Amino acid sequence: MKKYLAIYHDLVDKTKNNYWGEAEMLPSENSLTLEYDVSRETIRKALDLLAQNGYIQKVRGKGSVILNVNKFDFPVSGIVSFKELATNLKMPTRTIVNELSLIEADEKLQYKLDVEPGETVWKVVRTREISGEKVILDKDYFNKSIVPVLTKKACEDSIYEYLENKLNLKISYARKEITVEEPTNEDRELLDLDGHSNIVIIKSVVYLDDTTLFQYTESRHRPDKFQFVDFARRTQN
Amino acid sequence: MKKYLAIYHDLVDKTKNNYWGEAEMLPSENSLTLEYDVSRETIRKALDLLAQNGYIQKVRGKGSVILNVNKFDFPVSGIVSFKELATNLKMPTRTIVNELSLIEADEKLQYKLDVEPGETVWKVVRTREISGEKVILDKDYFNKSIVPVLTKKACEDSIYEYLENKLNLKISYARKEITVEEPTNEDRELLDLDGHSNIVIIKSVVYLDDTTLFQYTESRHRPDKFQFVDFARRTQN
DNA sequence: TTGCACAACATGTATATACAAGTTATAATA
DNA sequence: TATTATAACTTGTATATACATGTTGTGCAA
Repeated sequence: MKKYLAIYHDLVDKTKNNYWGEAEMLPSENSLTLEYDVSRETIRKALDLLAQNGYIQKVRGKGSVILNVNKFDFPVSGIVSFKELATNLKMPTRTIVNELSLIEADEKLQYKLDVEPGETVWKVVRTREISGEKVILDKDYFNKSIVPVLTKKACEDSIYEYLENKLNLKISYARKEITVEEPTNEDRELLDLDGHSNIVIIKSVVYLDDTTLFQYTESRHRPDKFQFVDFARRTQN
Repeated sequence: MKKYLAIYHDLVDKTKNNYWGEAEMLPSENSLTLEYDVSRETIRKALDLLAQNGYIQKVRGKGSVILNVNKFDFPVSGIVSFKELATNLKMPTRTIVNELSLIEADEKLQYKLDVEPGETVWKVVRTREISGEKVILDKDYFNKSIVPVLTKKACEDSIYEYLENKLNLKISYARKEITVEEPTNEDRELLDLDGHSNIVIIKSVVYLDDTTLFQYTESRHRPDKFQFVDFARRTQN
């Protein structure tokens, strides 16, 4: 339907598959205009997305340089689910659902999920196994007024897939915070800590399209298995 | 000069200073068109920047919702220099230049900075003190063919200010990687580790406007003083 | 041969227009 | 009264045009 998004995805695929070989240069905007039979502005919207996401660098007067994206990065950047992440990793992964329950929001959750005292929320605790080692502990909390039903099957498979495709929720943006803390007893119990005395915690607050808060997550990683990769652009002047 | 950037900065200031009070809603695009006396597309470019950087969320049919930005975050996100960061912190900070020298690139640096064997690069080692404690160790390496001269004064003040304003370099984007490792002897020597057995490392490769690589940096943080805050949007469908 | 001017081409900014599509309040209708 | 249509808003997509500005190679002139 949306032309600029279709073109964006097509160009992403082509850059990933080395379609332009070692040229390291995209065709000019005018060429692409002819190729896709759209206006130049539409091409520019697609190229802006490519630049935002680190696929290309636009150089004035010259053209768009293809940046060689590291394909085997561990992309915690953006909002990526473990399922999506696991497909990028070439290692065997497994998810264990430790808990799936409805609980009353305590004070911390009331604040984090912005719900009223006594309101019930979904609590999901999952252990992530990579190459046979339990190295990630995910604790998710969902606003029940937005996610009325949640099954163990969905938790084992992919909650995001369930939310987006079955419930038609439009997950839009998140605030993330990464810190390093001491492991709790729960961490020691559910993870193969292997003597490590620290744990990396990614706390995320996730919002829908219409700015409603619906999820709070703590993703707890064993430090030696943790890696965060980011592409950042300098602030506009 | 550039209208959409001027409008962007004006709107950022106004949202930060609660110009619209508790309304939590930006004026409509048409209102802003009249207010700034520009076309709607120009307004939309400014608003797209605000949305990208997490200041607003655009909701179709409704308008632009102002997201309350945490003003006291520790924003390692984006490409932010310690100088810029220190002004955000309300704590007293100090920079100690431990080393400023020209060295021959070893194998690792040849790879990271993409220089020839035997080429000389700038090496800068700086300790960052926050509230009297040495908690960050920054090791910077610059391509000498791009940065011919570097002074101790510039290192104590702000290298980025020097590079951007004096050398007119256009710093554009970076790839960052965050990991947790064991401290080295150098870390123990130059930092107040305070018994911590881990260190958080942010490795950055920084590029200019025209895609030339010019800097490799390792920013080494004491784990209890480390915090990374990020705003992320879900991938476009 | 060297250097300079210029044409050709690249991206960047700004505007105007048209229509699609989602939201909301109002007014007409059952 | 309750429901439904509608009008008047909102943002989203797509196009066309004009000119500014940076890059590169060609060819003329010294």
